[in-house]
Amino acid sequence: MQEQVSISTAEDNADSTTLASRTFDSIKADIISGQLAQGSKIVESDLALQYGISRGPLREAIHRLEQMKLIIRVPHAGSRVVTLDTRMMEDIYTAREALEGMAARLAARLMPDDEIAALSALLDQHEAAIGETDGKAYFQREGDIDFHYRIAVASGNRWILENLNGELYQLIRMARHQSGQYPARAPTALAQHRQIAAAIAARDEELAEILMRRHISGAWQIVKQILEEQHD
Amino acid sequence: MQEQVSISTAEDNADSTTLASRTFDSIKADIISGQLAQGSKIVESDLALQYGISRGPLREAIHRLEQMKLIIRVPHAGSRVVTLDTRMMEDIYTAREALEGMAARLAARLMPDDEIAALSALLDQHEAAIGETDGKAYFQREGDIDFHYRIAVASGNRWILENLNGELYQLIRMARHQSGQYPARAPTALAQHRQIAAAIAARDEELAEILMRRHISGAWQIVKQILEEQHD
DNA sequence: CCTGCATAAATTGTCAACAATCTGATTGGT
DNA sequence: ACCAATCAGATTGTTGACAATTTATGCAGG
Repeated sequence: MQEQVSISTAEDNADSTTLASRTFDSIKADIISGQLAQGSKIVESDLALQYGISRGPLREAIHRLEQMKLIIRVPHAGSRVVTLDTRMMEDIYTAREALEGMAARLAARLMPDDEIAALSALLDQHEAAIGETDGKAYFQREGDIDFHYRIAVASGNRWILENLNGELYQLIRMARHQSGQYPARAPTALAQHRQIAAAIAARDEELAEILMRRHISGAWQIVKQILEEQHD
Repeated sequence: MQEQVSISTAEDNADSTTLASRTFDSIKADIISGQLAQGSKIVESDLALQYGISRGPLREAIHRLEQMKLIIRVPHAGSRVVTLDTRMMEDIYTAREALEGMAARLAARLMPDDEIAALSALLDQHEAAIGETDGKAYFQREGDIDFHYRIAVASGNRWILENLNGELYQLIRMARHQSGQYPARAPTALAQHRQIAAAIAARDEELAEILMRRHISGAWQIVKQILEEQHD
């Protein structure tokens, strides 16, 4: 078999150098895609067998997933896949608002002109994609996260980038994949992305931060509503 | 009466339930205090011997320290204690500014009245301490971080709290312990803390965030200056 | 004297067995 | 019938040996 899902997170350590690392990627993908259900118990021996490795590297993978908050572990008792409740998602979106707001500010200060042009081109692509698929593909294909990712990179702040890309985005992806697809607010999102890009191009740090925060805050309101409806 | 420092980290896994966890705490302390020098190589077998445990739990401890960015690890090659350069510290302070700014905003919205009173009392304590020791003790004793910690708690946002307390503060502590003690800007810091506390008491979210950001940004300017002087 | 390759030493990655701890059910008492 | 203590089963924590990989060493050739 071995064909695994491998949805990929932008950086593909598909055949990474170490067993633990590959297993980590596999389990991560399985959690995000929902093949490992939320709240389900993780039994080391079972998973080790399932992935065809020994418990050593598997434990390492689990520990990394714990730090990433995809798994919750209690000493001597075992670990479970995290359960995404409304409270946790709110914390995540709030943290994201603070971090990405700052990232947008820094991007407005530091992003090279050619990258700004590329960012604009990316949005053109998105617009075309929205036209073709009636907007559905925008979030499913994660073009949304793609935009945010570029700004995080442009911020030049490694800490912010690593935390957004390595943790927060993963959890948001997980929520998207599982709580059904999100509504077609693609045109709205695109328009806001354009505003943000414009502020960055104008080197207006203050505005870039404000717009980004408003954008994320608005996204949370939508997500929150969906979560609450589903919880009935 | 328990008065010891112990201010921080809240959870004392002094005699934690698992070997790996205790070792993790030990190594962390050794790195922060400088007993394990920056950039020094970490050899698993050596450390295992030194701490009197086998390589298994030690590896787990190292992995956790890696996630905390106190150690840098490259597959098959080994790990070294992180080297705090100016660039990294700037990233950390910038991220902290974003996160704590948000935390202050949330605290202004959510902090219970009695906790606000306690916060004010804490600042009185600090003022007394400054009077006694001429300000030196303020940063050495980490009363500073204590104040910030309380606000992070009051934010009610677990993600922000865990990242500040579990990662950013640790790195800042490390920088303090090693690059010599910081200057006596204690009175300034205290005054700013009072302003922030007042904004929270007044439930002025906007002001609380702005003041906190200015406070941290100012702190960075001082630290940056010291780092650059030392680097000559 | 320097460069490059082959070999050896050191170090990390992986494995399977053993010990410690927790969970759940069973049994006995009230 | 209900609660508590005890015991068995399952699961995690720990260990030491083995395999794979990298880094250092030394030798031959230019």
